[in-house]
Amino acid sequence: MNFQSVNVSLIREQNLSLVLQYLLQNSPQTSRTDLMRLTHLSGTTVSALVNILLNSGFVSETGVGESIGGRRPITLELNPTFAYSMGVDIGASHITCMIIDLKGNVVASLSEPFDVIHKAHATMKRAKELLTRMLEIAHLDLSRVAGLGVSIPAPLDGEKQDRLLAFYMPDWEGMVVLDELRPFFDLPMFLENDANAGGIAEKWWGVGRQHHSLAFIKLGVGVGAGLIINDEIYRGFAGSAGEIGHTTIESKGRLCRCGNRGCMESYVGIPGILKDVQSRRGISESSLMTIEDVIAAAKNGEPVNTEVLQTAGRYLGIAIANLLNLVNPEIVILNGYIMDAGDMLMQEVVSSMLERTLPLRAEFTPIVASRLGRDAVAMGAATLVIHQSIQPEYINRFLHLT
Amino acid sequence: MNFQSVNVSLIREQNLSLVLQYLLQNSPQTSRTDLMRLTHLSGTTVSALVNILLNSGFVSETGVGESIGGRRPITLELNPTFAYSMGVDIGASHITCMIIDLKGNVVASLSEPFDVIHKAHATMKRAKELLTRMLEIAHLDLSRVAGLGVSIPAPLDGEKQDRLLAFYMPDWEGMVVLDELRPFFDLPMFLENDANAGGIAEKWWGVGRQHHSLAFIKLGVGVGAGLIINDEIYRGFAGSAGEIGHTTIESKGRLCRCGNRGCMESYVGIPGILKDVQSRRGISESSLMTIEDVIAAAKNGEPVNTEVLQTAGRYLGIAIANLLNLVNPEIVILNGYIMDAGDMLMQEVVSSMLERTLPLRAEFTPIVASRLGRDAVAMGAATLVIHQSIQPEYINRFLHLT
DNA sequence: TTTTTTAAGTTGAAAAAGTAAGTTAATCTC
DNA sequence: GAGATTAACTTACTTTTTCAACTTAAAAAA
Repeated sequence: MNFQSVNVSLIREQNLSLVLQYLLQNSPQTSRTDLMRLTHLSGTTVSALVNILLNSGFVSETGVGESIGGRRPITLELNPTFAYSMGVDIGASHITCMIIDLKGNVVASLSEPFDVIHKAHATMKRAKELLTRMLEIAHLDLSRVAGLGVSIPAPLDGEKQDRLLAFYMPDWEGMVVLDELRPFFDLPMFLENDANAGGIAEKWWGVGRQHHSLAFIKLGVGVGAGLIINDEIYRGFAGSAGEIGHTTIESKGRLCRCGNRGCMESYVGIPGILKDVQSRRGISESSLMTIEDVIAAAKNGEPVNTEVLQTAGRYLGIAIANLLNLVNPEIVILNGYIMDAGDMLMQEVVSSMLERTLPLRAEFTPIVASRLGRDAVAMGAATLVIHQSIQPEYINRFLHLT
Repeated sequence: MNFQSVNVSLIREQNLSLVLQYLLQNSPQTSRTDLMRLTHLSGTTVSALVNILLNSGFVSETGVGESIGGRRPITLELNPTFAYSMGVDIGASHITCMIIDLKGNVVASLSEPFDVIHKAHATMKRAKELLTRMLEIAHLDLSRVAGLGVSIPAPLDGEKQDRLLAFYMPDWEGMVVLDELRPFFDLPMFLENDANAGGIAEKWWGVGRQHHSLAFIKLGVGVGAGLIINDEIYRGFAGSAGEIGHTTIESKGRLCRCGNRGCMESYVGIPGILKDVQSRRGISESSLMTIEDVIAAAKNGEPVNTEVLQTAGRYLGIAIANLLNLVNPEIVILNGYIMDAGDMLMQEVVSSMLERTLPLRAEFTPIVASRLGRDAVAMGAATLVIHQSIQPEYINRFLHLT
């Protein structure tokens, strides 16, 4: 059921949005006739829509294509610098800013470590400074930027989903994140959870391009999934969909930072892995071991490290099997430092997943590594703006038609 | 992203569908002006659409409503007998047929035990006989029936989702279920998984009426969930979404009939519960104990039975917590024989769920018992027809306008 | 060169929604 | 009880947008 009434002018917006989507995807060498075929719209309609896009500067006629027996088609190409989009990835311990164009090219980026968890206001102040500096470096005026996306390392919270769930980050309690940036940037702004942002990035520019539904699993200190269903972020009713880190896979298992037992995150999250290595090798917990150290040593043949990583892989596989049984996405994309472990980890993930989905068709779901790596989340934050801008409701504003 | 182009006549169909939905929901005492307010359509448009519905016989003007200071409104009421819909619930060990009208009134129903699992063709033959007999009893001609929905106790399978996944029911391997009925009923037919059908029924006629997303968990020999998201059945990419029974909650737990360990179903499904009672009370496994016996004894104060049911409840609560963390529906609806246990079970389910969703907003999700009980699935199968018929694509045919 | 094929653009009709003004009906006010 | 007010609904006309058929244009094939 769709509780939305439709009026005449919405038709144009919907179809304009549709043409735009095809141009953004198949960009080079698209002719009007190609668009007719792709959209199943009439020639009249396509010509009218293309004229609008030509006038607004969104596309240009760049030449003629190959003939297939008749008049050669005029090729249309989208102008990737028609608009830029800005994103900030607020991580647990870093801030990463990025500007991308309409083809997903990274125009500029800036990143630095920051104690995000314990300093809410300082984080946002620093983010503002980094964004401003990045705009200067890129020689871009704010008027060329379509909007700003911000990702945060926690589920969204509040009636308006305008703050973060501060359970693990008490200093962020009650802060309306975007309000900290609004005085400095007169732009449409979007707030999103980091895993959801990563999911959108892989859908637009990464391994998810060909798929309409996917799960993007971000493995870090915490573990969360971004679910893309029907090409849109799926947030669930209260915004907590995709919280795979706190799904139970061992009902009386180890204690998790959330206070419960047997959460997947307590086995697969970075602190869990470090603790396992430390306890199994008799190293003191206070030693400054990093996940990179653990993986490097494993690759150099340290058997205990390898075993710990493989165990984590098996637990991750169970959680993914549960995800496939419940949500059944087209593809699962894994992202995070731990992915540097490569096949050692992946083989365990896949075999453990296969065991637990055998009678179901979910077993054919590919599990792959992220293509965008550490850029994924910041890129996704920026992509939120583009994603929104080409929706029928916003398209006239985006093309400066209003 | 919506890859659907829009043409002019689709507007009418969309808006007609919208008006129909409101009439089906708010049925008694709806005036044209009410519809204007509800749909945000203009008076002209609403009047035109209402005239179409009056001419087709779908609604009637039944009288006048209360004045609020001016002319009294003409009340429109949908004619519930404009069309009927037929459903068959093929269970694991029963066949239930049902005819409902457009208000969800049960016009006729027939049910009998049947060894469905081991006899595929015989089941469908018997279903055909029951449906024919039910039509006779109800004195209904096939021309008054809008379609036939069929539910099966397994996930759908095949490219066209036209058969069932025969892992637990080998006799059904390869059978295209609806093809067995097509020669006898010249009707639009729909095949659906039982839990999905139950979900649709609760959404339309039960406790899910006010909600746009819900999870309907069917607890029987197997345990499966039907997910309704944005008022539509969510099937996932390969049709295996909602397979909550085979999600792992104990990575090295008991063996499940699917061959894996620690599936929720092995603790909460009827065979698991019976085996627990038998082993804890030293009764032989071959004794003919039913789940009804177990519940009745528990209610009469048998502590072992109560404990077993409570343990099942705790496991169910964990699986529900996982579902809330991953899918985050608005409400969870429980259905099945085991629900007769009442509060004894529900309290454990809820407290175990709460423990595991505490830091997340999912904790506020209500968990309630099904309102439709054993009728839910057959009713849902029938409702599939209505659900489809009022979609914009089919609405003209439904109103006999083509 | 002529014919065929493909691409792009144009014209007129049709569908549907909206606006504005008008009609009908019931209730309130003086 | 006559006129004013409010509500519900209808009618005539305008706007938007699409589609179908046709025209123009360019290239390839015969």
